Amino acid sequence: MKSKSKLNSEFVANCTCFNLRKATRAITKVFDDALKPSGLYSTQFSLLAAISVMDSATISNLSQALIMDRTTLTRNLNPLQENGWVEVSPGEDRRTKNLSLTKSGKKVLGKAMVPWKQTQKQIVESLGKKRWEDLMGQLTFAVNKVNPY
Amino acid sequence: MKSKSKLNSEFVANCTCFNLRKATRAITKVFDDALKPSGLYSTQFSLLAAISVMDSATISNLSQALIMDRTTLTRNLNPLQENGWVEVSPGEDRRTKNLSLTKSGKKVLGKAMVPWKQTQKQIVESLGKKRWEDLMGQLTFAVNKVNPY
DNA sequence: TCATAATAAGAGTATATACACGTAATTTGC
DNA sequence: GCAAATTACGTGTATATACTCTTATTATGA
Repeated sequence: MKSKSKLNSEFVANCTCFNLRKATRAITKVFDDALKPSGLYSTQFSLLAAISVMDSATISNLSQALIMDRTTLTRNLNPLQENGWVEVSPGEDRRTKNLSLTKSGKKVLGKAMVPWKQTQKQIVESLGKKRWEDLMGQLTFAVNKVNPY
Repeated sequence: MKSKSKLNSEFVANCTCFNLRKATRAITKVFDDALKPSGLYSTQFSLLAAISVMDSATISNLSQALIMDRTTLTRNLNPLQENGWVEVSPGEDRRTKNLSLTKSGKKVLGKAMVPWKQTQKQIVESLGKKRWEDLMGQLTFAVNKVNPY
């Protein structure tokens, strides 16, 4: 049988948070599956890519850019360091630390870019370019509305 | 100083997965803050609300409706059971388990509905009704595109 | 200068998420 | 009727997320 169960009641069906989290689970799975051969999770791919384009990324810097709690970022960096993809060096200020990709980190990021591009393209086409652009715009709008930084 | 760092490079700025996750972090924080006095996380609120509107919710049933891995759902139910909000009873099939809210679960859900409504209203107004409706529609569209069920 | 405030970061704790693997119960097909 | 496939669920393990509390360093101001 296994009918497609629908959730009614406004508290579930209309909840902005629930719908965002649900879509995030679904989309993350698509990217995770595609990136699997590269050895990266989609979250790790984004983190490596963010470090690679930031000039002088510190923990706080990066956490603000990602709208991610600073302690979350620290925790997420652990497996990347253990895999030798990210290097942590002392910053100018003795309180800060500079993050950068190692040669190995650049390599794995480069490898993962291939399936990333495929997946991204597939999703944009699947939604339709206009709908995808609208979605991105609305996400950005929402983030800017609720994020104080 | 703390300049608003922007992330360029298509792999970050355009990534569907990254943008969804970022927005989810931001919005989840808004709901979590609002629901804090109720003692529920927004995820737990959604889960309790989902159980309350499903008739005969089993683990697999619910996990499909939420597009959440079955084992994730099992894990997420643990704190709800420990708090005495969710009751697990044997299903008709001896393999299945029925989930339902306890009296205490209904009470805490009811209490949390007040700040939920406020926050939801605030976010809809903040985005504008049309933009919010578009966003929800696109999330649903995307989920239906990538989700096999 | 020196006490205080602000900033940068880590550790403890707890929840959220899902994959791989394993077990029990039911269904299917011969 | 019974072996094999399917279904429902749990555990081990690992990553993602963020709050609270704490430490070290830098900046401020009287």
